[in-house]
Order: sequence, then C-alpha cells, then structure tokens
Amino acid sequence: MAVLDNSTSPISPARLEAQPLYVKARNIMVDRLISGQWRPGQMLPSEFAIAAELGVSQGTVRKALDDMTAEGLVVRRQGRGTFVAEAEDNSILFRFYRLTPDGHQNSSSRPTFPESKYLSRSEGVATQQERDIFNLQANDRVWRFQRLRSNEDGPILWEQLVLPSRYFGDFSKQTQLPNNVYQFYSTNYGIIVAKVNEQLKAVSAPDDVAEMLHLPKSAPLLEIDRRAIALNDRVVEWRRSLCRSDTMHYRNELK
Amino acid sequence: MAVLDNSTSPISPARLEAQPLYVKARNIMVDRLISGQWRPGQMLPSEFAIAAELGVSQGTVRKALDDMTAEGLVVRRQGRGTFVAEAEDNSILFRFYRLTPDGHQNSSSRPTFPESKYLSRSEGVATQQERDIFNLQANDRVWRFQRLRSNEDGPILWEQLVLPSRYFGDFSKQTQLPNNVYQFYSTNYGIIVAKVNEQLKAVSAPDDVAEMLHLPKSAPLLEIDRRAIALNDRVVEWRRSLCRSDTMHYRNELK
DNA sequence: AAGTGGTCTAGACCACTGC
DNA sequence: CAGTGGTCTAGACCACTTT
Repeated sequence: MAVLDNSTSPISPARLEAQPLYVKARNIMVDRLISGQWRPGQMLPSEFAIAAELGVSQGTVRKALDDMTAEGLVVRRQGRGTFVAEAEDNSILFRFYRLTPDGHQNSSSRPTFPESKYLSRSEGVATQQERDIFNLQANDRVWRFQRLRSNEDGPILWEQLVLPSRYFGDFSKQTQLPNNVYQFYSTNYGIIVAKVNEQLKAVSAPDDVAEMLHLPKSAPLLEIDRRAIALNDRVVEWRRSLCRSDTMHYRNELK
Repeated sequence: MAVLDNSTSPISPARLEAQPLYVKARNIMVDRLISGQWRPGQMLPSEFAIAAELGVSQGTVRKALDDMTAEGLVVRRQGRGTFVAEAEDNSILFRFYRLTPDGHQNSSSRPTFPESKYLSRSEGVATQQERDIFNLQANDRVWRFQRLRSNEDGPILWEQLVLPSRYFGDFSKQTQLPNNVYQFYSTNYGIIVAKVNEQLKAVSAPDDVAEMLHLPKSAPLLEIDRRAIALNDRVVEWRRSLCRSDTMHYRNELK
C-alpha cells in the first residue's frame, strides 16, 4: 500500500506544505516512535519492507533513516538491522553528559557516569516559571526531585529535577528514581528525549550546596539549566545542576 | 582522468586502509582546501565535473560534499553552486560563539557579535604548557594578545589569545588584530578553523578582570578554555576567556 | 535557455550477521 | 545460506539562479 504520494493531482487544492518524500517518510517513522508502535530496542522492518509499505524507493527510506541516525533516534548495525535507539545504547549514556574530571583531555577515555543519591522529593502546583517552561495550565502540578551525584572521588554536583505530573503521572508509589532517568522515562512512559537545551552560568555556591560538595562557602560553581525535549517537541524535564568546578569541567566540541 | 580506483589489483599488497570512495573523495577535496587550491568563497567545479575528474559517479561526489557540508567546510546553494565556506558566511560568525544575553531564549533572535578592544600583545618563547598544546619545539615562539570584548550593554568578557609564531609569522607590523579573527586567519594565512574544543569552568574573577568588567571582586565568571583546530588537525589557537555570568550565559543544544 | 544543486528511482554488488 | 545494511552507479526529472 502506497502511503506516500507526491504526484500533483489536478483536483487537489494548492499544496500548502510540499516536502520531499524522505522528509515525509522520516516524519511517519518518527510518529511511530512517538506513538510507541516502535519501541526502544525493537528492530525496524528492513529498508525494502518500509519502502514497499510507503510506496517509495529503498534509497528514499535510506535517506530518511540516515537522518534519523544523525538525530540519534535509531541505531543501524550492518548485517543485523535498524533498531530504535535505547537510552543505554553505546555510550548514549554520555550523549547528554559533558562533565569530565580535569585531566581527561582525551575524548577516548570516558569519564565515569556518576551515581545518584536522592535527597528529597515533593509534589505541588507548578510555579509561574514552571508553567512557562512546560506550557502548563494554571492548576497543573509537578514533581520535584533533589539529588546529589558522586563519582569515585566524591560528590560532584547537586541538582533538582522538575517533571510535570501530567506527563508522568503519580510518583508516590515510586520508591526511587533510577540513576539513568532518560532510560526510565523511555521504558516506563514511552517518552523519548530527543534533545536538550542547556544554559551555563557561573554562580556562587549556596551554603547548603557548598557543604554537600565539601567546598568552602561561596565557591564558584557551574550552573547548568537544562530543558529536555521529547520527540513531540514538548519540554518534559527541567533540570538545574550545580557542579563543582575545581576538579571538573564541562567539555564541548563545536564543528 | 580517474584519480580514484577501488579495484582490487591482484598484484597490489594487502590494502591497509580500505575506504569507501566517498571518503577518499572527501579527503582529496579537503586536501585542496588545506593547500589553498580551493580558497574561501571560491566556487567548486560542478558535481559532474568533480566526478569525471575523480573517476567516480556524481552520486558519490554528492555524498562526499554532503559530509563536507555537515562539517561546515562548504556551502551549497541550489541553482548557484558549491562554495568553500567563509568565516563570515551565513551566521557562521555564530558557529563558535555561544554567549547570549539572558532572556534571549529564542534561538531565532541572534545575539549581537561583540566588538573587541585590544589591550596588549607580546611575543615570546612558548611555555611548557603552550608547547604541549601546540606540539611545538623547545625554542618555538608564540604571540599573545589580550582583549576586552563588549556588546551594546558594556564589557562582557576578557580573553587572551595565544598563536604560534611558526604558523602565523610576524605580527609586529600588524597594528591590530581584527574582531573576527577566524576570518583573518583564513584570508591572510589560509588557515581554516574546522572545529574547536572547549572546556568550561566557573572561577572567581581576578581583581583586574573584575574591574574591567565592572563587577565586584571575586565575582563568579565563566572560564572558557578553547583550542581551535585547523583542517590539518593542528591546534592553531589557544584562547582563554573570562566571561561575566550575571547578565550572560552559554547556550548549548545537545542532540 | 543553460547550468547548478535537490530529489527519486532501479538495480548491482559488497560486507557483515546469524542460522 | 539468507537477510540485513553499506556502497556505487546511471539516469530521470524538478527547483532554483543567472544570462
């Protein structure tokens, strides 16, 4: 069955949004990721099978899948197949994690992924700022988690996570959030984080955070304000991290 | 004339590095950028012309050029041609510039590119650290420039640039470095910056920098340690910036 | 109209994986 | 061995820019 058709029917009204077939094919496949029809870890049909279903050539499907690979949505393995990306895939753990101990210049030597100790959690009505960030209604509620993250050398950062109750439901039965929360969102709620926007600042450590990180009062900390954006372009997590900057740094490669 | 040939000659020794044709084609074209045979702003031959010269199909050249487009090395304009990227191209000004005034959430509204005031400059023997960074010999020399950069609201950052004399020759006749130094490297020395590696930290402002930025002593500043890497994979510039963090932030989108 | 890049197709062959 | 993705080709047609 040919789902896609770019032919210009003489009866059809003015085509408001003409898109290349490979863009349409990508969007159809992304919709299947969003809807959960294709779940993380699952193998996709072969290029030829998808091409036949959509009524396009295999080369067009390939281009769409190449784009989705570049977006980190799928993983392709020669000889095996194409798979929906999982949060724990191949150092995708480190896709959004840029904090590195000083001295780890080589990008080859991966830093360790820090463990989390949850300090507290609460649920309440969203503040005005939270409503703006998540695009929530007046009485919508959010969950807030505070945690301290440590590597083998000790505590490295304190952070607060804010999650809209509307997307995640009730956490009150949830004894703990796991360390890798993006994998948790994916497997438990079908929410796939596609990208994150971060804003970095230097701030003076609040007294309580300085104490938790074993730093002197007012020590300069790296503040990372992150909004995680799901496949459907909604902000699904707001995270504010305060990271020690005397032994750690944030690495970034711009091309 | 067919430059590329993937045929397996029965006489040839073990092929140590089998690469796809499009990778070889890319490398040949990058070499022409490095050598200056193709200079910034210049139009490349058409896909068919390159394909004929290299002895491959037009589709293979297209894939190589697509990769180079993704690397920011060339710019393709439908109906016009393919051009070597220039430092001033289409907001490539902002490719390596991530500092944004607070409140500029929308990536659509570009921040202004800050003006530079050069404070001092000097030339001398490279320190051990500089020799390590640039991979220099014992008696190699470097130029060091200090400058203060401001936008319409006042000074926003102080930074020092270090450049190996070996790559850039003599700056003593040079009255000033321009504001956009990467364009300057490209047009005057044929050095094309392909990527930059940055390390971010939070630090306390030194007294002199605090004064220049009109900030209280020990104010927290964002420190950006940047190494600029040219097409030939050599580090060609080391830059250390101290940026005010009360009215500015560093934005980053991770996919 | 001529020349460029952008899209799309159909088909061939190779490389890798798992049965 | 069959099935998958990876590479490469040849050719058609479209969209855009310039002359």
